[in-house]
Amino acid sequence: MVSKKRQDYGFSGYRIPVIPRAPRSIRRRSPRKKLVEDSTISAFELLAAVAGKLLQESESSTSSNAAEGKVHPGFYRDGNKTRLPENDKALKFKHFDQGSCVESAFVPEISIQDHNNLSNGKGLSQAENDSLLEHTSALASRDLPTNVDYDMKLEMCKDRSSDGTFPCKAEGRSDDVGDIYDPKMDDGPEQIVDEIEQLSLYRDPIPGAPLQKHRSDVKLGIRDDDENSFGCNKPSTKIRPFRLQPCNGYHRTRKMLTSKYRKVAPKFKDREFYNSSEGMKYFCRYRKNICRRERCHWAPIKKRKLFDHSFEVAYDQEASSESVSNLPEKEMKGDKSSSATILHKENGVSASVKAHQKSKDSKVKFNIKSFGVPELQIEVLETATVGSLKRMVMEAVTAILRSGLQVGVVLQGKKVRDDNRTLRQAGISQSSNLDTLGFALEPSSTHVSGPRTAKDLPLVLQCNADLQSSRSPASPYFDSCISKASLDPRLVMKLDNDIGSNHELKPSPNAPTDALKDEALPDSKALVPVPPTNMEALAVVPFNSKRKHNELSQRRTRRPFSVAEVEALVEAVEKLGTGRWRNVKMRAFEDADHRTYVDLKDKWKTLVHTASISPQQRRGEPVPQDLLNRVLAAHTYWSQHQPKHGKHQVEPLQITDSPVEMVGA
DNA sequence: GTTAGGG
DNA sequence: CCCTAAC
Repeated sequence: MVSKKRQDYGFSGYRIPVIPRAPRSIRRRSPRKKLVEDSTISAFELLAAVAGKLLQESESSTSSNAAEGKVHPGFYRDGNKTRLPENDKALKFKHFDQGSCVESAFVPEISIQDHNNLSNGKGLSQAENDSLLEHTSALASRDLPTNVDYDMKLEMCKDRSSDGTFPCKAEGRSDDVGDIYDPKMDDGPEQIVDEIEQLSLYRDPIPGAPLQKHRSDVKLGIRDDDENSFGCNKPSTKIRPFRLQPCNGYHRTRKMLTSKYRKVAPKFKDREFYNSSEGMKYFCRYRKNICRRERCHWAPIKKRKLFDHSFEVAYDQEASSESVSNLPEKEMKGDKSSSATILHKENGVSASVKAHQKSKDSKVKFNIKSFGVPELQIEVLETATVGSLKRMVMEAVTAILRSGLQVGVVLQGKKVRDDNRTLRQAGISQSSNLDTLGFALEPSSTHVSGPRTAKDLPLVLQCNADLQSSRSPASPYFDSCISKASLDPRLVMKLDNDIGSNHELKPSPNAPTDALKDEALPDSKALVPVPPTNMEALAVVPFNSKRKHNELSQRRTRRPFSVAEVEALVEAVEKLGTGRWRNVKMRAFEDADHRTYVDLKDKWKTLVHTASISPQQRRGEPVPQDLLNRVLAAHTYWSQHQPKHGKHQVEPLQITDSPVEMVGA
């Protein structure tokens, strides 16, 4: 029999071998490949976000901050530039791509302190440090210069030939690339920057390329000519070990962030950015398919499907236009150069823009120093875990990016909406005052829609949080709780425990789960216990409110069978036999939506196996031996009586004299 | 859509 | 728990 799939390949003459359905199989079997491929938003945007953050940090910081470790020493600090040695010139990023090049070495600031704050002083674990390290390095080593969706040329305002200073050149660094991978080298941002520079060595196809002196002075000719540019231009495999380095922190982060996220936002490209709040610096890792925007259109957000009960995003397209003019004067101040910097917020998007007029012709050059990401409004209970908070932020960011971004132009506080006008017509010309020109990344209105009104905050998300799961070994979230006060005020996360509509947890007064006693719950105002209705209540399962997000859902969370469930299963199988799993399901697990008949079949399989091994070899929650005995007995019985085919079922195995009343039977 | 079995 | 083949 030739399957449909086979016929649909469209190859004439030759039929490729039967390949499992690509989306699911590939997802599982080639996770790393997927890591490389997921992409939607340009690296430029992320770069811009990071750079913007750096800019903000540097502009607001003084040299005194260095002692506090809050700012990369010398990074973006004019007064503390270190001259880059000659032989380090080649270490700069230089990514040539069909004539265009990208030079960049932006690195997000990593504030260990802030992370410590978030974790109640527990500090970053080694794994987290590793993760950060990799994020940072990965950012520099591959994410930024590649796969940019814009054909955009950004001329930085500074004279790049005037000096060769490199603001963050660490001294006495090692040339040993292997150091990069040493997780112990968590020497802070400076070290990381240094590492980035080293990494860049292996990316530079032109060793003698002119030195880029300052990160903010880079000339960006970003093009997406080659969507495989990363792979093609990676001249050395030395990057690869780093990239693929199995990193506990990395995997942990991925586990935490991406099990769902990987599919919620499957199109995000590798990128890092973090929310620019005082209270937290947050890195995210995005991976996406390497594809151009022109080819791979962003999947329109299907809000209900994407976020289901657990996640909502709404954008305000209107309310923020005037915010540009309401900015504090401080933010409107220009910098010392001939150009001006405007930090404005629009639709929750900040952009620090430099525009200047250098050329003599009619061209206008823009120095877009950075973009920000839309502001996040998140509310979270104090009893929520840091892990859940991170996840919520992650999802918020994911939603923003996935929803699509567009560039907005603001001139003198007004949005320039007419795309057809010329720059001159719009008042953007060399002779005009570009000090009031701003760019903004803003949510693409065509993609984001929802029941929310324009009264909403720029970005509001409501998430369910896995409160209990913070204590569950099955959930990789952090335990530490943080105080709301430690969060940036702009981060207001709503944590709706939509238990009422969530069938995942139905606490039973008879068999209350440990999860219900978790300390996280008392403050959960939205938590309304639901009387138990079925076997599900007896199962101690992680409360995973995000189990079914969308069609792209990741593998289901593991939900070990409780003893009660096992008993119900055994009972049903005793009566119905093996091979009638649908009936078993209907009989004993009718209301347990999370248990499919395949699950029951699988569980039976494992039960039989468990019963046949020695108790020392068994793992997980111990199943009472008598239950296992019944399993074996039923298994033996039904293997002999073969109930599967005959319509007339064999006399059910009668081991139990008084059958327990089965729910939903 | 179900069932069976490998992974 | 996932995936697939075979019904």
